[in-house]
Amino acid sequence: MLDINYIRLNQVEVMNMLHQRQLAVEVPRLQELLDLDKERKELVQRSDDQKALRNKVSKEVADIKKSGQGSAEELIVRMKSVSEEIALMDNRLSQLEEEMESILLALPNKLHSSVPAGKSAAENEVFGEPVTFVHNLDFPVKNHLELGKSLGILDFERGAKVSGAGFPAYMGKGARLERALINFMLDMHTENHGYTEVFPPFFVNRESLRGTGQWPKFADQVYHMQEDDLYAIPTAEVPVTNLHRGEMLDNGALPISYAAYSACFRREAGSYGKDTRGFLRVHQFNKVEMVKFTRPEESYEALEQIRRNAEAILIALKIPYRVLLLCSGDISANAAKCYDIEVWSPAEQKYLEASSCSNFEDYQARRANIRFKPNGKSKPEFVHTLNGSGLATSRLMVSLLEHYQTAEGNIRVPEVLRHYTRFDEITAP
RNA sequence: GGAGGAUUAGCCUAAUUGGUAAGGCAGCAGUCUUGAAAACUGCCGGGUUCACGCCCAUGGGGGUUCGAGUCCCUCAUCCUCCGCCA
Repeated sequence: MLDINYIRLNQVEVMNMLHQRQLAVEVPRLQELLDLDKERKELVQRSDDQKALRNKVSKEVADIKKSGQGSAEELIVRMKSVSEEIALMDNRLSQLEEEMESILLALPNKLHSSVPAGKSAAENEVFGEPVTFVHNLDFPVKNHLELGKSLGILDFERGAKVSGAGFPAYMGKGARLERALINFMLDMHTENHGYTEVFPPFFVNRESLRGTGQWPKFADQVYHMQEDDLYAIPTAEVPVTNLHRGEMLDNGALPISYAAYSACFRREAGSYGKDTRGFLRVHQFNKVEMVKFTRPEESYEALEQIRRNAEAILIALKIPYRVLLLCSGDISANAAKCYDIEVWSPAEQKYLEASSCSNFEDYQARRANIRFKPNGKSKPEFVHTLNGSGLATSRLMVSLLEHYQTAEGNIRVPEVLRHYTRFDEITAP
């Protein structure tokens, strides 16, 4: 959420930002917001004046009653009508504030100056050089579906029977490999990168979704448990960031870094037909997420850290990847700056998104009211929040299986995972 | 699911039969000091104002009242107990 004072003072910047994000349709809403803001300010002033009067006269009533001298009847009658007037104005005020909030919640974040201008994903910039590793795939490669089926480690059909399409079951050594990946990533982040491990709740309330910005924008992409009004998390970002919702963080404790495993649930409504085979798009997948809370001046260095921490996983696994700096037309509404990390799929012959690393600046912190007291100041400020996948296992698994397949159709386990799998190879049963 | 108790600012704690939130700690700035501590002064929830000030804020939301931390309803969370269940 943007600060209404910021919007009022920087209307041109906000309008430019909307155009850069290809969201020109929101511009009329911006004007609507400013009109509401103006009406609200005037009404607050009038309501406050009447409240001041009521407070003053109520004190006089108290004095009269205490001293027992004279009658307060007339004052009480007058204040009764003043109170009714105040109630009318305050009703209109809460109406105005509700309308303003619904616009504010839908407005996207500012863009960082380093975000390239662009209309769509086609204009994202490749950041640095693609990183490659030698895998001798000098034979016809199988895709992850064929490998998963022939080795008996992935069962999409039975997963579909149990739940529906997009709910894969991992079997035998496939299940162990998945668990190994998760453990390896968590250990790396906690032992080498300084993150504190969190095992978060998988269902959250609406306040939490609103705090991180999934509500109201992506409400239709989240599974909802109606009976208890809970939502299945689309990413650990939601519960982990909201751990500190409404809190005043200790300045000395910043920056705070959390790494969390969670299952992630996404309805993926409306996205059928595109990249839907196998693991390319699923309703449930596993992910290790990194979340940071920082002082504002430290957040962009923290973003680079998160990106490097995610890359470190791929380097250790020797999986080829590239980093994209998302352009203004493709970056998500909540983020001020975002890197995507994509792994190479030899079977698909294309890159697949496996991580997204974002700086939200104070956009989420303002929604979720997460503050701290800076050194040398007594007034609280909003922290900056960041997160990055480190990483999502589904597409990582696609690339891993495909890169580590042998001519015989077996899978060699990457060196760094053998400690976790306690087997070196997956062979057909 | 049922019964009782609790929730006041970053933390801790007050507030007559309803009369308009008082303190303490921590933190920050300053005075003093060679430096620090101590002591002293100011700041120390949000909004608005050049400022004085004014308004809001006692877990959330309603209600009664001229006036609600206080009375009523409701929801949430925590604690204790009962019931049910893994």
